[in-house]
Amino acid sequence: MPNTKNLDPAASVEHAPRAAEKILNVARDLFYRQGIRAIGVDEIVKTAGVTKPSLYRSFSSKDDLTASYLKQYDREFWERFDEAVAAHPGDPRAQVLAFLARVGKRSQKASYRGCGLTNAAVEYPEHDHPARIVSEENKRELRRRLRAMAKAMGAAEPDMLGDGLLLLLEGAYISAQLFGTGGPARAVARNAELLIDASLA
Amino acid sequence: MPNTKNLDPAASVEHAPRAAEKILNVARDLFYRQGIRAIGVDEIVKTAGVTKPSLYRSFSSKDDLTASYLKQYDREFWERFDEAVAAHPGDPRAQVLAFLARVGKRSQKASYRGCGLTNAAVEYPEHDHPARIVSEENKRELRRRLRAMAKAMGAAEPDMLGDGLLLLLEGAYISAQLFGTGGPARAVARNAELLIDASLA
DNA sequence: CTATCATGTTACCGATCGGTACGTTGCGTT
DNA sequence: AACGCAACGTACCGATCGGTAACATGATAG
Repeated sequence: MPNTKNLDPAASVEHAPRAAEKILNVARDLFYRQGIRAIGVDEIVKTAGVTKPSLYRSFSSKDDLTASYLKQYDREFWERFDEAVAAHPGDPRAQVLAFLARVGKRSQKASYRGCGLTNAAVEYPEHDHPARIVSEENKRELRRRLRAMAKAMGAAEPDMLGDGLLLLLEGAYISAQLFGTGGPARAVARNAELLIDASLA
Repeated sequence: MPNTKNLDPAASVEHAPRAAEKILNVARDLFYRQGIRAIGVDEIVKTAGVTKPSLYRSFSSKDDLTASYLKQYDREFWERFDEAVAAHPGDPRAQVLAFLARVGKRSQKASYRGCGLTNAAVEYPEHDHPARIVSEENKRELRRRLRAMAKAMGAAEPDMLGDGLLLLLEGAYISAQLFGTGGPARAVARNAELLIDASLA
């Protein structure tokens, strides 16, 4: 429920609250770049050019807004993932490598700060926190898919390879923000290639 | 400067403020388990059984206390790293694998929440923040050493392998807290083994 | 024209944030 | 015994936290 107050979704599509959209866009940007705990609701509404009650009419709490941001991030993540998959039909090795190459490329941009879902999980260790629930679900599914793709590649130990690819990916996310341009994240696709080929033998 | 108020280190070793030690121990525990931004100074002093002025007599600010915590974490990190190195003299491959195996093992404990330095860098994106400075320095040195070890192994592309090992390690840190027991972090040493051997060919 | 209702605004809440002024206590020195 | 001084505690600061009550506005439907 990104918007728990919308009782009639069909009607609200037409003239959806302009404020809610602006708020979510601003929150998305600030949360990603500076961290969720670091950003207060005052800064969000100020940047969005709206006021606090506008925020709390569309989102029941800051946690709800946070979860909405992460759910949007989750959707866009799978769009990017599925793009890489669709680009290489029937070739899971190329699919994974295409996705990792794209992450490696994005990781070299100065504005890149890794995966918003991963970062949120670091910020919120409590397992029942709305933000963490979204993140964990995304990562569970990602693990499932990577393992399935490793199996489709014909790996000797598909779960081992799938987990290895996940480790490389998460490592790239984190290294990107630790090292910035020129960091190890650049090497993620090449290392994945080596690991995959070593796992197929 | 973990303790900016200590003007005479030699003398303060003997009868250092009892409160400062308790505070640092408590901060270390709370910061690691719950995150730095999530913990207020009030909670630290309350848990430590002291009062706020005692904290601010030994640490000039919360950021200073945070940096002290991370510097201690950094020291203990290199102790663990050097233990693995010392266990396999002249065998960089075994050194790396021993360290990663240990991380993989620790990652299965419920209380494990990855690397405190990595987590701090996620919490503090600003490059001039005291916490981030300590973290970035640690990671730069770690990258340098892993690349040197990859070179000593005789890797065809030592920087590539060193970065790959760093990606696996950071991925293990993050995956440990994302998935907990049974997560992909368990597979870090085995995947590193495959990657190393593939890089030596 | 007017009643309706979602959206927007002003002004405020108690709680907690990091941080401090100032008085008290306890111990070693002479 | 009286001093000196470092370490400790009480009580407080302004700022900001997430969140809300009450009112204004503006488009739409009858």
